[in-house]
Amino acid sequence: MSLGSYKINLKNEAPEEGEFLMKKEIRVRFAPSPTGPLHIGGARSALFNYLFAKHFNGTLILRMEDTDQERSSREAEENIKQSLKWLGIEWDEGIDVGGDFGPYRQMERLNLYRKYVERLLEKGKAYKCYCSEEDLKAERERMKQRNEMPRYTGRCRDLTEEQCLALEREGKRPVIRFRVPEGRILTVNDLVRGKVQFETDGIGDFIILRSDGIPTYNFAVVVDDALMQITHIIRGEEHLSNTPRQLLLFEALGLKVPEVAHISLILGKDRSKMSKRHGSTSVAEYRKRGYLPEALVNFLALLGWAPEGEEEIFSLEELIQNFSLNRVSKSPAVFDLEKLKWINGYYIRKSPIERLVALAVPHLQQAGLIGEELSAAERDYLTKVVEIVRSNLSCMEEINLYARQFFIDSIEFEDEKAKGLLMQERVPEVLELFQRKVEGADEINSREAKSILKEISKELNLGGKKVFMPLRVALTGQKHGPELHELISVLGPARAVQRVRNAMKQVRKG
RNA sequence: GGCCCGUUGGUCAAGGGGUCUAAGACACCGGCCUUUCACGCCGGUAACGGGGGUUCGAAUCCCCCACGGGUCGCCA
Repeated sequence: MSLGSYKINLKNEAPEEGEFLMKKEIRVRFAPSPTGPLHIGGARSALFNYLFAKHFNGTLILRMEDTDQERSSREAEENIKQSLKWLGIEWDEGIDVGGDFGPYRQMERLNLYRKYVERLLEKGKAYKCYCSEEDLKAERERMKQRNEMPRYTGRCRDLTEEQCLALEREGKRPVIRFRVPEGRILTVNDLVRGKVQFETDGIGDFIILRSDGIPTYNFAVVVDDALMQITHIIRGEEHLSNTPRQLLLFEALGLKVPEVAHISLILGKDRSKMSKRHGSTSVAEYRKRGYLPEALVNFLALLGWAPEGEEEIFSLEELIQNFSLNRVSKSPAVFDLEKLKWINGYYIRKSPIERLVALAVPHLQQAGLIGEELSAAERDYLTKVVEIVRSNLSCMEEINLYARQFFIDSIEFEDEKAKGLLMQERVPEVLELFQRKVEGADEINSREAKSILKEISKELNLGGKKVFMPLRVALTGQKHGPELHELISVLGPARAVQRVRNAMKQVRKG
C-alpha cells in the first residue's frame, strides 16, 4: 500500500499536484454530517479511520459537514462527539480541539470555497445554471418513467453572458454546475476494492454551489480534503459512486488526489441497509442499554476487518497494533446482535465490580428497584448482588431481570410450576428446619450456607432437588439463579427467614 | 433502468492455483462441571450462488448468468 506523503504547510493552501515532501504523515478524517445521532455504520467508519491513523502514528481529523442547513443541528454534533469520545475514538485535530487547518465546520469555511468556485468559473470548467428545482424534478421523473438515466441534460451549459444577465434580471438566482467532460474513463485505485473505473458519460453536470452560495457535498469535500491535506479517505461504500465526481474536481482544481478506501456497508438481519426497523442503530442507544464501549469497538472492528490470528478479543490498543486496510472485507456485513451480546458479556465478566455496579444503578433506579440515594449498606448489598448475577448478563440492561428478586419485598412466583415446587410433600419440614438454622445469625457466608444445606439434607434424609428447589423458590420465586449458598449469603439471614416464613404461609393456604 | 460494488456454513469470516476430504468465532445441538441457570471446558451439525472456460490441477484466474446491495438530489 502506498502512503502518500504531503508537505505540511500552515497556510490554507492546498498542495499542488506533485508537491511532496519526504516526511510521511498519515492524515485521515471522519467527516459526518451532523443530522442525527452517530450511527453504528458511522462509528465503524470513524473507528477504521482512527485505527488506521494511530497504526501509522498519524492524525485523525474530525470535520463537520454541516452544509445541509435544513437538517444539521448542534445537538446532533454534540451527540456525535460524545459517542466518539465514549468509544475511545479521540481525534487529534478538528472540532473543539482545533488545529492548523481550521475552521472544521464547513459552514465556517464558506469564503474558502468561493475562491475555488471562481477558479472553475474562470476556466470555463463550471457554469451558471438557472433551471428551477421544480423543472428539474419533473424532468428527472420523466426520464425515470422512460427508463432513461435521470441526469441533468445540460440546458444551461452554453448560456452567454447576456442570457445570464437577462435571467438574473428576471430575479433568478443561479446555481453553479461543474462541466463534466465527455467520453472519458476515470480510474480509481481503491485500497480495499482495487481498480474501479467509471465513464464520465454516465455523470451529468452536477451542482457544486447552491443558489444561496453554499457548496454541495461533492465540492466541499474535495476542497476540504485538499486544504486539510488528507492523505487517505476511508469512508462507506455509499460514497463509491461519488468518487468519479470528486476525481474530476480534484483534477480541474489541480489538486492532488488522496488515496481512497471504501468499506462495505453494515446490513440488518434481512440484508438491507441497517435502519431503525432493525432495532437500535445509534451508538447512544447501545450505550444506554448497557453495552460497554470496548465491546462495541471490538465488535465493530470485527465487522469488516479480519485479524490475522484466531484471537477475536482485542482492546483498542491491540486493534491499533493489528489493524490493516489489507484485511478489510469487500462484502457487506450483517450486524449480528448475538455476537455483540457475546462480546459484551465477555467484557462484563472481566470488568471490575465497581464499574458494573455504577452501570447497574441507573437501570435499577429506572425500574424502581432501588432509590435515588444509596446508603453504604445498600451499596454493599448491591455489589454482592451484581457479583453473583454478572455471569448471566449480556448487557447491563438485563440487570433488572436477574437482580429483581433481590430487591422486591415479597417474592413473585415465576410460574405455576415454581409455586408447585412449594406444594410438595415434605417442603414444610425443609423450610422450618432452614428457618431454625438460620434465624438469629448476623450473617452467613456462602461456605456456612453450603454446610447448612448439607445438614438439612442429612437430617431430613432428603436428597437433591427436594431440598434445593423448594428453598430456591421460597427465597426467590424462581427456578433458576445463582448458586443457592451464595444467594443465601447475599440475602442474609434476616431477609432469608422472612421470605421463608412468607413461603410457609403460602404453603398452608395451598 | 444506467453505472458501480459484492457473492465461502444461519451470522462474522480465514483462504489468493496443489498442504482444502475448507480454519476460527457467534448462534445452534450434545456432553462434562453444577442437586438449578449462567459461566467455563470438551465435542458435533453446517459453506465455496449457477454455467462455461484456462490449467495436469480452481473456493482461488477469465467470461457469462443469477441474486444481493449501493448510487443516480440546490442530502451527505
